[in-house]
Amino acid sequence: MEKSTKSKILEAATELMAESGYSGASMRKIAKRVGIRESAIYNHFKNKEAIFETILENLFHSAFDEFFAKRSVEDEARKGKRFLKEYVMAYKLISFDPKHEKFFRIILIEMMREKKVRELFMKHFFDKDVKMLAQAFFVMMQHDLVRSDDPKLMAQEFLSPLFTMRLQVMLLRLDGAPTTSFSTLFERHVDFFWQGIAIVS
Amino acid sequence: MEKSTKSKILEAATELMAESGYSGASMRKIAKRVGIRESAIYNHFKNKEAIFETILENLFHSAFDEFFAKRSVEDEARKGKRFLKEYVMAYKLISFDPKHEKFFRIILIEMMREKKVRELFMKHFFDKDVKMLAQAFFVMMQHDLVRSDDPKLMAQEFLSPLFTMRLQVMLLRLDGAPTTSFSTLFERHVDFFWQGIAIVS
DNA sequence: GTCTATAGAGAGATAGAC
DNA sequence: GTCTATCTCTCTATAGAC
Repeated sequence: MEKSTKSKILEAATELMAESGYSGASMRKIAKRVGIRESAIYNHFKNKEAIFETILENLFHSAFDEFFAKRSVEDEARKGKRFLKEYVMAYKLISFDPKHEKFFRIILIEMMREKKVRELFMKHFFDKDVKMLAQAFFVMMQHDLVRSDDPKLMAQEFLSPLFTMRLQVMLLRLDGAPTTSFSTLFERHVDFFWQGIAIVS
Repeated sequence: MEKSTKSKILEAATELMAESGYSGASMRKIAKRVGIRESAIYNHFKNKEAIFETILENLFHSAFDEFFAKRSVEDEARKGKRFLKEYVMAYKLISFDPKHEKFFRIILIEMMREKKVRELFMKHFFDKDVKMLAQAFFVMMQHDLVRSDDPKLMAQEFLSPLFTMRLQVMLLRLDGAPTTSFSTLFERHVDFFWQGIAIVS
């Protein structure tokens, strides 16, 4: 089965937008990359905006969510530090995955332009994970694995370094710079954080 | 003393770029806001890029740096938690300051477009502060105020939540959304973090 | 130092033949 | 469903009069 022209357009548009944003991905360039004329694009999408909308819709269907959807946070959280290690490992994989990196870039570029993208950003890079992590920390507190505190605050504190690492990794890779030092940093984050919250009995 | 046309151009360009980036700030719009013709701009700047360069140069002359340049990190760090409180207070002020917010936005929008801006971003939003904070934590470790660990790691862990808060504040304010909950979050961050690293004797 | 006028490039989009 | 041709708009930048 050949790739449809429609999916080729989406693929080309995604790449171009990840390189230089919505305005940088002109219909001319998209058409050229696919190997058709600009006018032919309009047989598949109403206009440029429609292409972008479709990309956004597909953006968050993969991920992460699946990884944790399968599991019960209630059960997993009882593993304490091991749970955090697994979570961070998944986060790290996504940070270094080329496809997710493209999406991350598009979101970052376009969130300054469109409110809708800003909301997606907040939801998928903060709120969603904070909520899940807060739940996990709550369970850990109940089982006296970690010290008692506001679970949501703890979740934000745990997530923030991961986000800034991901951001820095993405920026360095834009320039083809090495990111090896970040590889161990993800793990060291868990160790550091755990030492600050663990109850040693 | 009247504002020079040149400085008016810079001011207009800064505002427009903070709203919609380099490409969104057209020479037409800049000229219109200043109250002159586009061609007149070229009497003051070689081209559009030169306007942007000038803005970037001025970006980091104010700030923060001044606040801490006056002080000796060596001495200040001995205050332990009080030092962190003061640092975060300064960080918070900047996060809510309209002028710094404009700069922050421009940097965020344009760092995806230009390597030079990416480097400025890394330097001024991470490296510079991490370096200073690492120095401070090192002093605190020497004085047995905080537990022994890698000072640089500790600095990154301390700074990351501040950065993500600043980012979220900026995004919310773009939409005119309330940011009151973040006001206390800055202080709560210090309390939380301190509890994780402090040596109680 | 500002203006008018205009060049020249690139963008998004449509009409109509095949 | 793709093509050629073309419209219209916006952009950066320059030439030359005042």
